[in-house]
Amino acid sequence: MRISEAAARSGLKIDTIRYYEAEGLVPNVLRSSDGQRWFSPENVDWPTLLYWLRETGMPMKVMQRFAALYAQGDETIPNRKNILLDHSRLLAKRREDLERCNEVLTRKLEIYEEHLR
Amino acid sequence: MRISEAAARSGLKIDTIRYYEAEGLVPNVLRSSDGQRWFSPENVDWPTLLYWLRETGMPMKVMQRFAALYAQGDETIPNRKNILLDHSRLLAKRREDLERCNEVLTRKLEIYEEHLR
DNA sequence: TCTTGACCTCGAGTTACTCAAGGCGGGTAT
DNA sequence: ATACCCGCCTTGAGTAACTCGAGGTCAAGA
Repeated sequence: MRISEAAARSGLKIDTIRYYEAEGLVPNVLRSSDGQRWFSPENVDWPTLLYWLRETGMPMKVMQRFAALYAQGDETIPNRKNILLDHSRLLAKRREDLERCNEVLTRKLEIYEEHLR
Repeated sequence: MRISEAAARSGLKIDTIRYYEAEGLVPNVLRSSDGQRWFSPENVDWPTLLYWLRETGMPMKVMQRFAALYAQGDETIPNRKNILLDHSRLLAKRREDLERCNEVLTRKLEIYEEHLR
């Protein structure tokens, strides 16, 4: 598929996919004779994963390490697994943050309600 | 209290507090005779709120609007309330995102497990 | 008196995009 | 056949939100 469809499916913008590719985050992107990128279906799973990792706060450098490991083949799976497990711990922390922020907001809103009465 | 304590209590870094003040996000910061900032206890609640709003993804511009309303006094409370309610909807969206990312990670980790077996 | 520590300002650097300018090539309308 | 549009391409500049380093002030302790 073309880059526009890859963008639509992954959630990333076209520009962001190109940027990620330039930074080494998207390996194995084929090109047609006139230089246009071509994404195989399996190839579009990757931007989708990147989308979610970014959306939940994984830094570029970690994504780069992850992509580099991926490019090295299956024997790097234990390493990649660890990166994902680390990230899932970050997710837990973020969930707690949302919880706490919600408490702060709720308290603030209560104070506002009192002022409005 | 001094800026270092305000930083420790709010969660923001010293540099970030100064930056936020320059951008109009922290009103009413007093200065001592030699130019050092002085935060009253009520005054430190504000950076703390900013910390949580930022940490959960509120853009600077919205924070600026929020701070400007705050500086205008109590009659802007309904407006401020709406901003916080909007943000709390964003929080809900983020919670869903974390959930979805977790699913993606879990599926990926399962695939890794299969490969390792 | 000298030094240490916490503060100050200003300006440059960083991260992760995001967008605009200018150009190519393929398909469709005249 | 030519004109035009569309989606792609690259490069380089711009933006958001910090983050850091250099260089300077001032008060208090050894």
